[in-house]
Amino acid sequence: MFSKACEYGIKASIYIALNSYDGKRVSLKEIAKEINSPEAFTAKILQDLVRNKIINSVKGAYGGFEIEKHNIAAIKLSQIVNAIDGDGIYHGCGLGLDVCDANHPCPVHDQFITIRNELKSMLETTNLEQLALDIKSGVSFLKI
Amino acid sequence: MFSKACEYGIKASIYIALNSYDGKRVSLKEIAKEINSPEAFTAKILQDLVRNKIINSVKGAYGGFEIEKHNIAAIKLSQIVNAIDGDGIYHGCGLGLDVCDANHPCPVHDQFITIRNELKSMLETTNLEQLALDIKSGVSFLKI
DNA sequence: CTTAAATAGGATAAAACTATCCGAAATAAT
DNA sequence: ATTATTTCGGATAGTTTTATCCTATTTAAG
Repeated sequence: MFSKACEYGIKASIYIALNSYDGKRVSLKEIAKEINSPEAFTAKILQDLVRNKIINSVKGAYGGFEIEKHNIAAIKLSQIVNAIDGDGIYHGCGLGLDVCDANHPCPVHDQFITIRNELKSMLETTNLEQLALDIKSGVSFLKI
Repeated sequence: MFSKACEYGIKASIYIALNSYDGKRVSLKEIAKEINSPEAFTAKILQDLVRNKIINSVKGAYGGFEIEKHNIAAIKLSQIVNAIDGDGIYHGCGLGLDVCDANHPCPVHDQFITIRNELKSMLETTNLEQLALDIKSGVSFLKI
């Protein structure tokens, strides 16, 4: 469904949000360990998220990544997916046609529209706060 | 959502079904042209579908690909996807966790279960006959 | 029998994605 | 100032996916 990069990006964002609530800035090394991802590759993805202003970074000793507390609830899963995988998941045709719309549909157009709309609405209504709180309360997990 | 190979495989299967209704066997060259896919790559995918007994092939002059008429309505999209992309689309975790179930869910487990189940049921209830008839009646299109 | 037309299948190449390495720049603490 | 820590960014490598090429095999027609 999503690329590996996107999976890491979502998990990293959740872990950063989780710690930002406690005013704790987290390092790349800690993030990669806690979400079980390759460090250097995760660094690239975090840089991407920083450029897209979804997370903040602070260089140097005692630096790391953080998200401003008052932003956590406003960050939707859709923004993270969009920053990393682009918006193909919303617009692309299920069978790869260049043009695929109601006037010129691919064979599975209607079926896909339904599922894509649900996926889209799920991504747009799920925010980092919900996800981070579930981790905090032990309801869900970021690894193993 | 699906791999390129799977997109080509679905479109090719529809085109073959469409022609098998008229008792017409179609060649790789014709298929690739009509679904706008790279010929040699499409050949590999068709071989795969033949090995999975989803389509039949006949070698030699006047050979080509076909599907037995009485099978067309019984072939579900899910079989084609499964033959080409495997069943990861059903079982894998949305965030790539090795273990992700009700007892140990990833942060988006519940949200994904819902969407995946709809995708699954869509693939299992959509068959080649429906799709081929829509192409025949000009309701949907296989290219451009 | 020969030829032309097809699929089958192995080898290879190109592109995209995933992952690693290393030096540069920034920053806090000593 | 120096040092240790940390992100940034470019270069490179490995892996998977996508795509191509070429030869062998099969088959119908002439």
